Amino acid sequence: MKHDGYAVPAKVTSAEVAERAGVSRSAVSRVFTPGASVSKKTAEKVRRAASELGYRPNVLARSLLTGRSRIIGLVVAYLNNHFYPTALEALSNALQARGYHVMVFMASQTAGNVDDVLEEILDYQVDGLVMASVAMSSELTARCRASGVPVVLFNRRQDDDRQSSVTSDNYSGGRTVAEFLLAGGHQRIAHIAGWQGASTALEREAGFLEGLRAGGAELWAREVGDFDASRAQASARAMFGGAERPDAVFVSNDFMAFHVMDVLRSEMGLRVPEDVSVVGFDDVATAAWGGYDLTTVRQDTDAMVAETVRTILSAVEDPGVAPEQVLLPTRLVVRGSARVPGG
Amino acid sequence: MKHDGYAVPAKVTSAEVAERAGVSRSAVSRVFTPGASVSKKTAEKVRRAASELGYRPNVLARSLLTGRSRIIGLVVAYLNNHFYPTALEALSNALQARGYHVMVFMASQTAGNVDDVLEEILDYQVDGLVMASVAMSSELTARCRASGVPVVLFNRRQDDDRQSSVTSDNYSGGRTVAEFLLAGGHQRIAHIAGWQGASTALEREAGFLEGLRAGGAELWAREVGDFDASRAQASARAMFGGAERPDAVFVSNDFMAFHVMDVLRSEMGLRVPEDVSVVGFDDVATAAWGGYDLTTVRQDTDAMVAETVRTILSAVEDPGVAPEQVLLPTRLVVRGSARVPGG
DNA sequence: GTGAAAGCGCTAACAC
DNA sequence: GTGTTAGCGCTTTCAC
Repeated sequence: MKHDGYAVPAKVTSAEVAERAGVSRSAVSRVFTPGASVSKKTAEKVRRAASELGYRPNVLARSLLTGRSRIIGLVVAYLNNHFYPTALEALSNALQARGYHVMVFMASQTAGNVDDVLEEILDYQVDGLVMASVAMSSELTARCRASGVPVVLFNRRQDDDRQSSVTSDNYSGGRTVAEFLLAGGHQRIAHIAGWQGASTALEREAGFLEGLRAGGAELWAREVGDFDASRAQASARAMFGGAERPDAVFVSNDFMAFHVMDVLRSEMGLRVPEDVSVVGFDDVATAAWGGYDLTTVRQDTDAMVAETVRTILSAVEDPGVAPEQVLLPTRLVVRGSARVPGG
Repeated sequence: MKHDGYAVPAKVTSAEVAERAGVSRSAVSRVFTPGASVSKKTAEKVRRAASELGYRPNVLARSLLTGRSRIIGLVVAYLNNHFYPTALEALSNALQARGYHVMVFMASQTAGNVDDVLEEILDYQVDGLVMASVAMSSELTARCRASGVPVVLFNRRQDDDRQSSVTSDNYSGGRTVAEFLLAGGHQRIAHIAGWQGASTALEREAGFLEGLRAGGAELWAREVGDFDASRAQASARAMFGGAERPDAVFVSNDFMAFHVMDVLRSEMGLRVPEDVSVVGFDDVATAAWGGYDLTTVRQDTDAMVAETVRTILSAVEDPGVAPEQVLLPTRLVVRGSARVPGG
């Protein structure tokens, strides 16, 4: 069905601006190229003509010539964990401020696997790639390297030190939780682990176990929640369904911790922290809300994003730069979901 | 600092594939163009050469010629309301499945205003634009129309019926809440409104008021929370700080409702729903969590996204198509945060 | 069905 | 400082 159509505009080209301003297309181009040398008068004429015509340079055409698209691809697996939207927002803002833009690729189950997604990304000639909590096979990593597109892993890392990454110090974060729970006098300390394919999950647990060991304790129970809501709940049921139950549980991220708390309080009739202490990891906004008031390990999202932007852009702008593995400090944020030492 | 650099690869062009396959560049192009006519044999040769060389067509170069970038711009204001990440994920998935990709533009305070953002978007020659909860001045709308890029408003609408939009039926949703609260026997019914520049906020409130009026009641108190966490809390304090207080409050979205509940329970020492009933709007995932168990009006995100994709792509693929204002039904999801009729 | 030629909108040498 | 020329990688008439 046709409507009474408003004129669909011709796109304005630099040639038209050039003609109107009485200069060459190169002159127009130079006016819109930050570092170029143009006389004040020419610039003035061109700007006037451009604004009269509503001209703006076509970024895509420019890309073809310069080989730089000023597009950064962001591959992200799950947005239901609020840690990622927060990061996405910060990332997009930071890149926008530096003249880049973010193209999002979901690597979820529903929309093809990471391999296909990766091909599509490269088709857009992205200047760089941020992989947010996406497992990269070494094969995939190699393919990216082969395509010449710099890749930074966000909140994941790999053994391969040719792969840039930005993570928090998950190990020491986990260790801190152990020390905190031991100091709080807990006797039966349990862990609900994240997805075992994720470096974050493994490191948080490793640090936690080391912390227990150093304090002369050992893990009382363990389940795997895979960073998934229903598996986290299932883990909680399994862990707390027996006659004896933990008096503290470290859950590998906040998202799972919320679901675990729900099961403990609603289904098990337990009080948090009186009957059981719960500690999470991430410090997403919801952790501070009254409904959960979750003691957790804070990841400094802003710092992570800032480092990610720095790392990816330095690789984009200087292809010879060495890969970096950035590790950022975490800190424990004590709230009401866990008994405190001396409390 | 230089590292021991892995060869940065030459980008493979269609010319190279053509040469290796012993055909022309046109032939290569046709093999990668869905509807084109190529002989089986040529196709075979080309595909082999392409895969040996690791060739994939450059989408940007293609765009220059076809005038279609297969990029959809998504402008989004706040990602802290979990309604939007959810929508973003669904939108990205749906578009990905149809061969389009999403470029995200944050229209937050930190990164310039909507005007600037809009220019940047158009520079990328996006095929279409989805504005998620972004207020569009009619001036802005006009500019987009002038640039020939179709725009769909997501979760917002305008009086101008030349502007496509996809929203829920916020009016009837608000009305339903009024009926529900009246049926529950509430006497002093209040409202915490959303940002008054948003159609959603106005329509929810208008429907709510109409529902009260139709039931012979009137609004007992009103504050404006602006869809903002701290202003919502301030509203709650103002509203419940007096000697007499509401026995029910309809909050214009879930995000604010969570913060309101926190204030009521932690600061005011009120029980929900025994002392006061709280109803939200959106039905984000958190509403179902035990910490809030919020009675709310569900927006069908999947349907909204599906309609958005349909609307924008139909406009992209047929520039003559008429604008559409899609209105989707909502339904009340009854949980534990409000006293129920006969309960 | 296939190749040759033209050109999308732009920038980067290169002369002047 | 400015214009001329060439060409980024691709698709698309147009002849054959």
